[in-house]
Amino acid sequence: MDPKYMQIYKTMKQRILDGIYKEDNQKLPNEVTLCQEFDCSRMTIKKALDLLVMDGLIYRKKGKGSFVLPPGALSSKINIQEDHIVGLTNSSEKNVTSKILDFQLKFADETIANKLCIQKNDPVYDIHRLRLIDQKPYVLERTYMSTSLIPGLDMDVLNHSVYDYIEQTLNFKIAGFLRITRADCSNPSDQKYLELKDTEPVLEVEQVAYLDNGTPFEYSFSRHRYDRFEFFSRSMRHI
Amino acid sequence: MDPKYMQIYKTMKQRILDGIYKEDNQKLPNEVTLCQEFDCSRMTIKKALDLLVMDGLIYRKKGKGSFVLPPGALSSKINIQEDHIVGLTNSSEKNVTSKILDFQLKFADETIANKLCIQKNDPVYDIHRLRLIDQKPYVLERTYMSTSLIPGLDMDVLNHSVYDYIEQTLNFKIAGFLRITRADCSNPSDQKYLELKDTEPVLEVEQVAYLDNGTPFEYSFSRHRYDRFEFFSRSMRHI
DNA sequence: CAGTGGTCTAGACCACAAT
DNA sequence: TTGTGGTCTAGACCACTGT
Repeated sequence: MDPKYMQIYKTMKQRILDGIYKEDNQKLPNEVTLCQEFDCSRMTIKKALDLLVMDGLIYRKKGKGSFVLPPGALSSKINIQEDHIVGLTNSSEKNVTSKILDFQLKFADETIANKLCIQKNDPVYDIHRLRLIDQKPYVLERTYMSTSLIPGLDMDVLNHSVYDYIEQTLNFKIAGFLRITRADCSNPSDQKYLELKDTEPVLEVEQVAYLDNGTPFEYSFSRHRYDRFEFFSRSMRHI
Repeated sequence: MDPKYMQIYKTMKQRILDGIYKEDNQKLPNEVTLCQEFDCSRMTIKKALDLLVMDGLIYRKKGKGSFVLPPGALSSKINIQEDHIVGLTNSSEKNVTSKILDFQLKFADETIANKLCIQKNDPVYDIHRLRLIDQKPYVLERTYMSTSLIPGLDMDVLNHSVYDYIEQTLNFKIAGFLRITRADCSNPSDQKYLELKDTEPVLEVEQVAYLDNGTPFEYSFSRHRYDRFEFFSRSMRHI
């Protein structure tokens, strides 16, 4: 059962997407009116509308009111929302398959140990996967995870979703990530697996993912085909 | 004068960065204690700590408490926080200069008109700038802005900061943006101005920027040197 | 002036965690 | 059971907008 502010947020979001508030120059009803409609206090309405502001769907002006913002552009490429946690397997894409190129254990070097908050030379999984969508190569992933934190990883898990294994089998919760995104020249391995020409680049995402107790559990590099992935983000200053 | 929750947020942020809460296993004082310290209600403390959660600096667990998260990695490259509004001129980088490659008026095509919410064939500025840091090329920008919304743009403004002109001279407020980030092959123009080899890629950012009244005022493409820019983002699920 | 959102309070009840 | 954060209320006062 969602809390009340979340229900109101979802209802309002759907209304905005349905274009309900187009009529009065994109203006939403004022807060007191919404309080009456949803039978709640102003604080609860504000919490719901603040979520819409964070989504970039509305903006609010003291003394004026709250207004729907024009929608952003769409794109035919795979679209990664910056604030999305889900792995590729759980994205809106269908037909995601994985090809495991390499799966072995190694001793953590300084960098990996540092990122995963473990000791140098502690054992880690070293996973090399190619992810395909509709049989076409999309991304080449190099992933390091601590074996003691994430026990029992095997080919079967890797062929499906590691994130599902962590959340459903190990019953951990994934809390978030830290990401660095950059462009890079493709190397021979990229060219081979992603079927790129040697002049074509990749979009690299370096990521540390955290569990809900704050422990980093994954350090990875994902090299995406430059022409099939883009990152999407919205951000609104408090106004 | 900042509101109380903002002052508390800033104070707590500084304390975290100073490592004040390292002692007790990264645990923050509980909310009631903080209420007493800052002489405020729990709602106000929560609002302040929620900002720290959004910054990815702390996480909070029902029944347990609030804890500082390990800090992210640093990098020697120019680091663009996903939720930053400021232009390059106002970033932490010093010695930012601009070289105006082209500055003219044109009729908005369908795409530009659509992004800027104006009519097709309305006049727009078409600005081509090379931005340098310490005399080294970093980014090539192609910017479109409506002449009626942003009047009086000239070479002098372009040589300094367009954002400063909009906020300080025109007295508008910049509210936020919508961004799409992707990798791309460099074209001859990129190679010439950014001093890239023809095999080297760029990091392209397509952006629509909005004023605080919801009006889009800028549509731009920024093509960054792949080896001097990276995007940084943190995201934490509500836990 | 009236209308609007922004902040803030002092409490209440709940759900979850550890003991 | 105790301690913790999550939600929610019913009101208050303030600052900003437009008439």
